[in-house]
Amino acid sequence: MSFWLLKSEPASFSIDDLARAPGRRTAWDGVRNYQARNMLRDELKRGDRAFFYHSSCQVPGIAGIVEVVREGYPDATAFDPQDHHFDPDSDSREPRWYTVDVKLVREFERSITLDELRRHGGGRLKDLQLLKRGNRLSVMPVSAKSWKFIVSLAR
DNA sequence: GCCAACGTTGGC
DNA sequence: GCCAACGTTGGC
Repeated sequence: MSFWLLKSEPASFSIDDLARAPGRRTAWDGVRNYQARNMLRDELKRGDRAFFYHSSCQVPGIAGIVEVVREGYPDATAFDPQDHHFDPDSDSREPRWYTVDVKLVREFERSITLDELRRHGGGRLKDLQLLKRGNRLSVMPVSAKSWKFIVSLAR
């Protein structure tokens, strides 16, 4: 099993939105970055776990945990002209963008803030990509060590 | 709203 | 293939 971190802007989709979704489940669609696409398409496997990260908001941080329940498949929002993530250059016969389905496993009572994560950036979370300079990926791997440590912060 | 750090695009 | 211009991300 592998671990990941998925970013979302709570203004567009928050962990509370996921908690209210049918089956507490959603397609993680709208990702339009090739590196992130490759991970969604090829690397996230059923049963993998991911942190749900709230970005571009008042208090950025990890809000909870989700599980991959369906592996990479074409992202239908790319073909929908009404959708905000519509990509006119994509072709349904040769899909460019992919998504996975995730379900909510756990919503932290309080999110683990970016600030708090940074306090461990020189130590236990040295390998956390989220803390690296210039990181902008919305899908990124998390090492088992970092995963365990971050989960321990949530208690 | 600002701006640093990226990624993408397109002319050459 | 280079690189300037432009768009986006995301913390502040």
